[in-house]
Amino acid sequence: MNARFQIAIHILTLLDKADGELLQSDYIASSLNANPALVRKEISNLRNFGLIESKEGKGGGYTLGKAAGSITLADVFKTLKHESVLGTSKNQPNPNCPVGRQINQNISELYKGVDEVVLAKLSGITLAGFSLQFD
Amino acid sequence: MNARFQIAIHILTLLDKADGELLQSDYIASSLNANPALVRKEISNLRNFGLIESKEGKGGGYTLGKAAGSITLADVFKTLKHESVLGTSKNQPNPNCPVGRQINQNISELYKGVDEVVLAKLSGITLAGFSLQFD
DNA sequence: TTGTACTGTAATATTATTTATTACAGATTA
DNA sequence: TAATCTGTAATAAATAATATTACAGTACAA
Repeated sequence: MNARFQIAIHILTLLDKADGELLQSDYIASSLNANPALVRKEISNLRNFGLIESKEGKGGGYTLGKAAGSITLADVFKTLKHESVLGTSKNQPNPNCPVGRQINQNISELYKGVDEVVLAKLSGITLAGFSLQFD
Repeated sequence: MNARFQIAIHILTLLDKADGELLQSDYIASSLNANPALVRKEISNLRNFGLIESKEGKGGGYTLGKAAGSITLADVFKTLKHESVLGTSKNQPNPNCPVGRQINQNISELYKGVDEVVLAKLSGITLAGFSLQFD
């Protein structure tokens, strides 16, 4: 993460509001107050998941890859978070300690359970719904 | 975060298993495979929240500050995570853009809702319960 | 067919965050 | 008073996140 989820949602909201009209990375970057190359990179990732379509060359730009009503925030989340929301677990505790030996396994299951409730919550919110909150 | 939640749980589990016997930062550090000073620093934080008690000087060390059955993982989580699990939101989008102007507010509400389900999940798990998973 | 305006992506630099280390003062015990 | 702890600050090192630059490739339009 860190701001990436916010950035992704921001981009997708702009595209939804654009209503099919192509938006350019420069325009999006200025709304985000970020760098166009960064925007294109994020979009590149979102496009790999079918959430955005792009058109190259003069007159090119970006549109949503599918209807805003069929994109959930869980879909967006899954495009970028590949570790638990509770953090990484790449510690290497002492295998000679009973707790150290088993902690990674137990933490991993705990984290999985938490990630599930996060995804469940996010899957109940569509991009269309989120976008509706804006004037 | 990142490994801090795991570290905190690890420490607390050790203390629970110690069953009232004082543990030293050296011992804990060797189970974690980390530095004693780092352990003491984490413990210092947990102690501020009453989860751990410490005794200074020769023969000193650490014990749980209250019964493991009355410590939930939400309590532990609250001692260290002061931003959303979904990330920070310190972007400064363009205030002249309708989306940019409102995104921080809307993201903030979204994140709050997600954090609530995380805390709800964690509050259903006690340290005692977690600790029981270990042989 | 050439100039213009875009995207795509790699390379790199910068900044921020996290983790690790060292050091030592203060506390407590025997 | 020597030994063994904690408490904490200062600093260093490692890692991760973000920003920037650059330019090749693509498409349009005159």
